[in-house]
Amino acid sequence: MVIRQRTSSAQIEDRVITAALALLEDEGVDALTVREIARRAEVAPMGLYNHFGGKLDVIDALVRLGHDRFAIALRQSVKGHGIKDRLTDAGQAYRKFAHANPRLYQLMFMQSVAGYEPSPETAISMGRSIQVLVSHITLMQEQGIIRAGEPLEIAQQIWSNVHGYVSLELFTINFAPRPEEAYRKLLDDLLYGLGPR
Amino acid sequence: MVIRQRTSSAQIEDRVITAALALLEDEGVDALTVREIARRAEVAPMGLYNHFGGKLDVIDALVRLGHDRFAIALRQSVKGHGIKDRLTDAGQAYRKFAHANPRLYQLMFMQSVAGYEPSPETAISMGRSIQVLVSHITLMQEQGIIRAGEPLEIAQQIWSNVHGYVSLELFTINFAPRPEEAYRKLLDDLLYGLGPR
DNA sequence: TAAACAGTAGCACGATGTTCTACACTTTTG
DNA sequence: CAAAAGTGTAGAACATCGTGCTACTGTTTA
Repeated sequence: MVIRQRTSSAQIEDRVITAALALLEDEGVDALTVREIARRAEVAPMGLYNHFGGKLDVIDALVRLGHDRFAIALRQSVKGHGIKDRLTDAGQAYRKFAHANPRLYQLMFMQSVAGYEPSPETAISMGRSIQVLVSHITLMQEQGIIRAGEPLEIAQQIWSNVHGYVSLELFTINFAPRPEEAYRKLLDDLLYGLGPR
Repeated sequence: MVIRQRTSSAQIEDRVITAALALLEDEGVDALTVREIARRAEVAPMGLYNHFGGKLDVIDALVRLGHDRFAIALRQSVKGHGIKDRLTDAGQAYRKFAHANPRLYQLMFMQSVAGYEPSPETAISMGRSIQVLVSHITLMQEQGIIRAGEPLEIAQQIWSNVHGYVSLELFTINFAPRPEEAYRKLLDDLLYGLGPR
């Protein structure tokens, strides 16, 4: 029994993912077609079926990659600041990620590809990002900066606010004239609203 | 010069919109195809091109209808309550609308149909809903319930929070175990965070 | 009564996701 | 070293999609 070499396969999968990611950011969600991804990856269209389950599987891999990068960005955001600022830092990192990768963000957090649902594996990746937030919240609760309550529930609350702002900002009309400043105020009021009373 | 009778045309347009709306809520956003809409409306597929600009135009009409109903729901929500409760009432009405018409909500507020963008006319319809919120905010500012600041910016802030929660709740994993209660807390903290300090 | 109009049916086109078949190259195996 | 298995490709094919074209039919207008 010899362990099968899959070097070539792994390379192809890499090429497909990389090409799909580039295509996504270049031309948007709607441009993600099997033929075009294959063309860019210099792979036969059938490659997406040999190495993935099909188009939606490639997208799922893209989303998983996005969540992994996202969790890293969230974790790195709090470096060198006080506990008090963790939420604000994370909030800023969240928006920064979305602005740096708008279409990837759209794929990850909005229902933008017909028929796509995250796989369980991908859902776990998403869970890791939430977990970062939860641990910050727990710590801030201990310090008395955030009110008592189920951390997961508070995380959802924060996530809602931030996601709502960013997704409206990116893909719908933004009513506020100064988005940066409006967002800063949003984070400030959010933190204050979650404070002890 | 005789005024052209367009009775029949209006009827067809009505039938198309009604059929599309039913199809949307029955089978979801992805099921909105020209052929199926036409079949349900008992109209030839070409009818969507004679009476509308095509599929995206029908969707735009659907979205406009949604926004009109939405604005009404928002306006009716504050009947018989004090000014203090207006924001909470509107927030509850917002979520109620989304839960009653989840796919329509998806069409209106998420980027869920490939290539679709709201027409200027539809954007105006959307503006009317924002305006309802803005007028509440102004009033609450005068009463000292909400802090000073550009009402439009505050409206965006509220909208973000509520939209974020609802869209995550409907179309992604909801982490909070008791959604109703979590949402009530969200509205409560939101109002408190927006209060005078 | 003739002409303009507004609707239909149905085929056709290009693009899409997906599958199938035939072939080529590499790796494993006897 | 040669046969066999595996792994890739190319290319045609199918169904479905949005959309457009043409020919026909019935109604409304002049």
